[in-house]
Amino acid sequence: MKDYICEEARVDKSKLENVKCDIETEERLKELAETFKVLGDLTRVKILYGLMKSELCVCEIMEYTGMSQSAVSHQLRLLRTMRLVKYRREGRSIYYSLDDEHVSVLFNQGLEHVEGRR
Amino acid sequence: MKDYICEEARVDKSKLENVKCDIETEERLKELAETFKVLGDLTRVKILYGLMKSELCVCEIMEYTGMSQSAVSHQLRLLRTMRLVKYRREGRSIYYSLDDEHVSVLFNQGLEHVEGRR
DNA sequence: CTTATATATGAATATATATTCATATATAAT
DNA sequence: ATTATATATGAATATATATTCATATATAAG
Repeated sequence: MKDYICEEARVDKSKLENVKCDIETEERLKELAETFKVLGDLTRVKILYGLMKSELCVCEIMEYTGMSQSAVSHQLRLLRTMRLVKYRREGRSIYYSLDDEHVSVLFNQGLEHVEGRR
Repeated sequence: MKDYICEEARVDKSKLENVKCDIETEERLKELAETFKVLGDLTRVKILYGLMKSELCVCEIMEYTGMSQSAVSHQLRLLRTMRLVKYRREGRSIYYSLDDEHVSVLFNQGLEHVEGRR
């Protein structure tokens, strides 16, 4: 056992110095990870995929995803919090849609990556 | 209480029909969610960010992230499994790097999204 | 104003995930 | 061969997360 760090890193300290990121970058990476985390769930991905095609009210999302009302609402709250979706009220229903086209760009970029590995 | 579905969805069945995705798409969305999930963790994001700048061996990643050897190894395994990183052996050390440029494109796209919300 | 519909939310539970700890493997040095 | 170094991995634990259940809120209808 050893109290790390390996020879390579010991020698080439400047390399690590160069890689290290400042507080501000750290903060951005944190937000980035949070965004990806929200995208990293099948039900939420399905919801977003549906919303890319059309604005949908909550019960339509329930029907589409096959999830319970409560589960859908909880997930939508997460998506709202991360500003991935926005909503408007119409009578008793609340209609959700993608917050901006940035979202679909990111989404499609992800799909391309997945496809690219075949 | 009611045994959903709301009036809107009841009337506009064709809309939902159009949104619904086939088995194949469902499968791709599953992979997409898995990919995003792997990206959705600060320590992994940090690792990838470091690798965008330079190839790094495990102990350099330990030093850079401040995580234990075991924790780093476990996370690297995940990144390997998702084909986000590749590695090569050099003596006792194993050097990790991004698997392809697709990864950094996706990564940077994510960063842009995060920035875009200010 | 009472009732039904559509959605939201807090608490509890079940499940997934990250980290630690102990140990294994693989290379290098002596 | 033996020992040290670098990394990997299984099991256990701690923590986060998704879903359910019960209930709250908000609009609409009667």
